[in-house]
Amino acid sequence: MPEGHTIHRLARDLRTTLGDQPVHASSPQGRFGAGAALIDGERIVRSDAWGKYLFVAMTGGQILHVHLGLIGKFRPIVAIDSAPRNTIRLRLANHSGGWDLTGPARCELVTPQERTAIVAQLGPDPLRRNADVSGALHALARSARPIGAALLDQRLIAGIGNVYRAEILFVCGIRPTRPASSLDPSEIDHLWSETVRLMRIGMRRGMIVTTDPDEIGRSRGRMRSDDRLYVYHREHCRRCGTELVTVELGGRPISYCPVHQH
DNA sequence: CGATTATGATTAA
DNA sequence: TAATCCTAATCGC
Repeated sequence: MPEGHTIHRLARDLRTTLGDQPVHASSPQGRFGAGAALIDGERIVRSDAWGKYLFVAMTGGQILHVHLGLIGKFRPIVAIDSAPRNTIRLRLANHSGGWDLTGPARCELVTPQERTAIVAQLGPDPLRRNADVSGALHALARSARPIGAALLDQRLIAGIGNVYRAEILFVCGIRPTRPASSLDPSEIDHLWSETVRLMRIGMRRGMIVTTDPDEIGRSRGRMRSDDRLYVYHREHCRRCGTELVTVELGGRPISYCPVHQH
């Protein structure tokens, strides 16, 4: 689940479902018990994301910082009667809604200064308004690293993960193995604009969908999982059926189509 | 029922 | 680069 679109969506959903009412915070698992006690009964004053980092500011001045990592999840509480699992690090709930957090890489309370320090390590976020991109794109254009590795570097651009990097490079027709510095300025611009476009779609839909409906023919009915992506976790190109090439970049696998990406 | 895997990132070596 | 952390669904036996 967790690339930038998930976290932005979550920031909004926490705010809208818990509203302005006091929130009961607890840690059924116990590992965040002390922190939960410090925000228990407070209200959300702001909830936003920077890349994959979530910040929920509470009355009282505490800021809840959550990073889901690879396996973390925030799930809406559906069954009221079910006993909390012993893996729930944090439960946030009031009369209008509730959420259970499991498996986060980070769940902690930070000060405004600490939030600033975290964000200072991150590049521009394609999903934030007025993202200041010129510095990051210039750094990209100078980097000798493979573009596929550079796109995972959160210090350059914050929020892209393993699915989006593969799909964005496909949509832009760029081989992930090319040095970033070999991209011409129009390719860099295209990369950014497609990143913004595709991640906005992901945030709105709550899932990553990069395929063009006209091309795939999925205008009606329920989305089939096979229709959502062009290359990620596939054996064959969704556009032409050619066998994909899989390489490791930035320590993680990425597949590309040798026909459509150069 | 154990092993494997996953849209991530930090730390150690 | 490799090891490590965190959870749960899925898959093979």
